Amino acid sequence: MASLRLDDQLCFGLYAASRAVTSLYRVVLEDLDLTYPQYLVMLALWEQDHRLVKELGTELNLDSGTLSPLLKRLQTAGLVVRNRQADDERSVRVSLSDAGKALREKAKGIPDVIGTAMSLDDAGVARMRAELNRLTESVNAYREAMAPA
Amino acid sequence: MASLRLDDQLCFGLYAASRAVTSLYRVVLEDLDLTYPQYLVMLALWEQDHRLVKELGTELNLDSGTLSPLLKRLQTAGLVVRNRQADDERSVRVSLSDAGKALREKAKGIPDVIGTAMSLDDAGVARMRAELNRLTESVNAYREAMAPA
DNA sequence: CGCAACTCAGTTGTGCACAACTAAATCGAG
DNA sequence: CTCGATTTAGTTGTGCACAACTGAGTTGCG
Repeated sequence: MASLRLDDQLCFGLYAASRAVTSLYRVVLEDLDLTYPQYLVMLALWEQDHRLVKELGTELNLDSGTLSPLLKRLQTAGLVVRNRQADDERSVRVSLSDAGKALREKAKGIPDVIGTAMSLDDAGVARMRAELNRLTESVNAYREAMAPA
Repeated sequence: MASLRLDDQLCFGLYAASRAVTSLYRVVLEDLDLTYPQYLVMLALWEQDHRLVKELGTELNLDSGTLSPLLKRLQTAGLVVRNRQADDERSVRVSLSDAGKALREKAKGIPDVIGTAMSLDDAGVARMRAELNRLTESVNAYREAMAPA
């Protein structure tokens, strides 16, 4: 029987940790003129270019309400281009521009900086990642059972 | 040497977990007409009433840019009242209204719902909380060393 | 074939999160 | 005592997140 007082120490811890990490990224990404969500999109595109908006949304768990304006900003910044698909005019394919591809070089050092800041060894990272993924799965399953989409 | 590909699986996992939990709270808090950050403020006030805005900000790690409009909404909803301090006109004390106190009853079941959804035993909760706190500390310390306030 | 159901991207509106700033009140060194 | 530095809450502007909706395009059932 969790109390109103203690309950949130885990949820709040998660919320605090997430904001702390985002805030570190803010400093680190200042150089690249990217926000953290924009960086996530760039990571996805560096890994595999020419993605549909839909695919990016599935991978990052973001809907078009978040992605559309974000992608518009990335396009304005000259990092990506968007093209309606000829074979399915509903879809839009997002591709890296030369500047977008080039930015990858500037991003190379970021993972190590973040890793150092977290001061976790590989095993710690792996364990935490596994626990967070399990938590996300469990919480999402519960929510979907509670409020069916 | 972390790669641009793998790096973010932990940071992204944190980001995804945090959004998943918030999204569960959205469903659970619908009944109380509260958002998750508003619920955190109410939790803080249920624990100790009559707090200064400054104190709430310290406890929740939120600045006045976030708290001021949030508290204004809570006041409009009739859950809190704000009063300038007589002895220090800069400060504002936030107090629960009767409706705000009464809402606590409706919130009583929430911790158990969230606990169940996370499907973690007490030891798991404690361990995760400790790890998240350590992570937050470490990341914040690193960021502050990098970009002194 | 025809059209209703669905899909996809985008828009609108609300509420955080946070940087940068303002204005008023208080403090403290000289 | 005075005036510059600091503290406190609030405002403004930007960018997520997300619900609800729109509109164009596609699909598939009868």
